[in-house]
Amino acid sequence: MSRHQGGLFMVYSIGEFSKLTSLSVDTLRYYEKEKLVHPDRNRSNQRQYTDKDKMWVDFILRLKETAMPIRKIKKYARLREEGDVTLKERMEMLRAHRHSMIKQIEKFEDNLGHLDKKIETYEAMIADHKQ
Amino acid sequence: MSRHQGGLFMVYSIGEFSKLTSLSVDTLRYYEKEKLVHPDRNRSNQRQYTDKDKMWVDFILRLKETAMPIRKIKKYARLREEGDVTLKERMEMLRAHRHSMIKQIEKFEDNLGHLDKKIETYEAMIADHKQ
DNA sequence: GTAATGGCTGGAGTTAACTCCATGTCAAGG
DNA sequence: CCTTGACATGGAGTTAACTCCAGCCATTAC
Repeated sequence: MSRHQGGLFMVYSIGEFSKLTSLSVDTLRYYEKEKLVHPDRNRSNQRQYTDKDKMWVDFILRLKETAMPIRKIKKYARLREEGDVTLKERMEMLRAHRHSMIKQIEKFEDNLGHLDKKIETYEAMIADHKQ
Repeated sequence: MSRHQGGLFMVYSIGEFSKLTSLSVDTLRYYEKEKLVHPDRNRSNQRQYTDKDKMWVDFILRLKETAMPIRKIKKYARLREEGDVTLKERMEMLRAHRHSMIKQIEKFEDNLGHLDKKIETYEAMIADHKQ
């Protein structure tokens, strides 16, 4: 059970955090092994996730959704651990990612256009078939 | 070497087709094993790809680029083999895919917005650090 | 005729990102 | 005290989509 329920410093067990993030406990442990997250442990050696972890995981998931491989997210996480000296480098990564996202959106839109044309062709073919 | 060079009925060996599509020969053979493409064979049992195959592969690559798994592309390919009776079903698939593409674009744009905010925050932090 | 080139097959190996499992610990409830 | 449930660890297994390899055949170049 989490301590300080509803208080300022929420702490979650891995099971609770799993529900909160919609990630399986196995995935959460995997992310820890990959050094993406670093939850504290309680006196029984159980993981304690915080609201900060929640925000960080949300960010990770956004990166994942936009096709950033774990390998790169890991690099970002490592820089983050190193503190403010890596601010510039991290921003460079974000800028680069922004650029690739825009490329991806463009590509999607292009493909959407082609798909729409194809669907129209299909509609015509089906109409022809009907009569 | 391809026959009818520059003519109406271009035929490509797997090596030529590999360059044409930017897919490795191994990938092309893999796609055949997965029944995505069905090139003819010449008397020496070598694959002969045509311009029609090129158009079909281009379409496959568009589907892949928009995150359709090979499994589904395979289903579409199978329907395609079955001829005009499956027109409607194929169009349903395309429509469904269209819908998921739009969802993906929206998600990307949402994430892009968040990323932009984050980048702004970083810029502010770096500016603070500088002085 | 021999060597180089490109293609063929079946099957093993790879990578990413999980997912599952056996075994063990710990705290709380009855 | 004993059971139950959540959690811990190390390591094996899974899936997708290739990628690589060994051993063999056919065509072309000298």
